[in-house]
Amino acid sequence: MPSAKNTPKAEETGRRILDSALDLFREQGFDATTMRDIARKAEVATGAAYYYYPAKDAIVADFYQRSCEEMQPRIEAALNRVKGLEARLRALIAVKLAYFEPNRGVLRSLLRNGADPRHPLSPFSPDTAAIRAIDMAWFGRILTDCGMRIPRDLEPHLPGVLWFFQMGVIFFWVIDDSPKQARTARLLDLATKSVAFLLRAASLPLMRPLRKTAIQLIEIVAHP
Amino acid sequence: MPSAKNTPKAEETGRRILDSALDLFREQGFDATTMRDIARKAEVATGAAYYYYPAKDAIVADFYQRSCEEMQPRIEAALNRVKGLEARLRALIAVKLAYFEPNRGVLRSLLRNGADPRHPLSPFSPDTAAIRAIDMAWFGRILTDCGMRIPRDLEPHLPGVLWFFQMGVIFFWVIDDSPKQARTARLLDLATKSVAFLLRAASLPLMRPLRKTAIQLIEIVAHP
DNA sequence: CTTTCTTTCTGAACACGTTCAAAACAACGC
DNA sequence: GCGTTGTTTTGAACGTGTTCAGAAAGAAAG
Repeated sequence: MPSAKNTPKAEETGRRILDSALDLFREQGFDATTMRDIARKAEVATGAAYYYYPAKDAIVADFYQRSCEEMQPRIEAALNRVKGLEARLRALIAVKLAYFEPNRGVLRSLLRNGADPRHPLSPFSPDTAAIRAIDMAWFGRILTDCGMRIPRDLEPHLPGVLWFFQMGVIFFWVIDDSPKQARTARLLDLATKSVAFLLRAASLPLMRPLRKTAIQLIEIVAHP
Repeated sequence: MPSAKNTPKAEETGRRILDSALDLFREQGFDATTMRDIARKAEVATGAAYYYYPAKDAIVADFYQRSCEEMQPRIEAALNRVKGLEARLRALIAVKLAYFEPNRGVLRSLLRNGADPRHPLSPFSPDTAAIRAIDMAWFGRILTDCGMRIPRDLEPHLPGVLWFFQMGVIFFWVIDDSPKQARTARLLDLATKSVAFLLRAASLPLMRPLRKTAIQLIEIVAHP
């Protein structure tokens, strides 16, 4: 965030640096883009970029932040357009993929550090907790709105589980090199179907022991 | 691999570089360890390390390679010591965790690039295909030896699925900061139980449609 | 206008991974 | 011994992300 840089001139410089960076990330990827490239394109000295962003990673972090904000209305719209748990799940994730589509190259930086929950850019890190919370809230809303009977014991874990599921799809999409990411499309379709099915099955009395085990697993993995 | 460096002197230098590197990785982590540190500790010039290893990553790759080889007899022994699918699954994974225990710090470099199947160090990359194949073969052996009825359609996918499962446990273990990695221990226990249960359930006629869907998902994710 | 203080910007410098031309060494034929 | 050929080792140099002392540009006060 070009933040606490309050004068209009500074605001403009910050924007120019961010835009230059994202342009270059898109064109040639995160790794191939040099801080010197970014500065040159933004017509400032190398060090200036560091006045606005404490590190190269921070530019991507800012991109995440802004993406999250910009996507809110689109998600809202998509959920209004569509009913039912399965369709909404798919719609929500589809909105994200569509939004990120032009920046798939930028997201590849996720692969570099995404698995390390200590790294600032990881979707599991404390640094991204705010974004994560906003995202999870949507899954919570989908669940309460869908009118489906959800077992009491499972309910509090579900937003997190669905968020994690979504994260998996996004990871796969970033990696997916099939034409037009066709494999991701198929995965998204079948996987949301399966999730909806499992959720329906979860409240059957017969499933109680299985559900209890699943909850234990979730608690082991999710608990701090 | 200090390879094709054939004279005894060269062999010795290569070893010294590898050992110095692993010592330092253990002590202060992969990132905090400098190639210059490694060279200094091995009492060679900076460039010498690059005569034996094309990159810093390659040292870790060699470590993987050697680890894999060294673990073969231990795995064999563990599987002879124990019967039944569940116990053997747990035993196999436990052998790996025990073996890697002194080098948890080294494995943290997995987090940095493990999720990117193009990165040489990723367990999903072409570079690690040989190790992966060896590992998967063990799971195949466990499956055929356990005498359990495995559905024909599912069978060819299972070694890969179990290997992926194992990879998940290892990832979790690397991240796990609970005392003595107690959470991983609980996860391993409960998760292997669950896997064994699911595998037993998978051949019930009632489960056929669910199994077919699962196989489709597996094929989407696993296919080149 | 001059002085002082803050914000914005500069470019040289640092440590890192990596490369490379050339030095040192070893092995062999003479 | 000497020269030739191939292996091993060196250390300076490059490009990277990042830091930092201070220059430049504004803004506020006298």
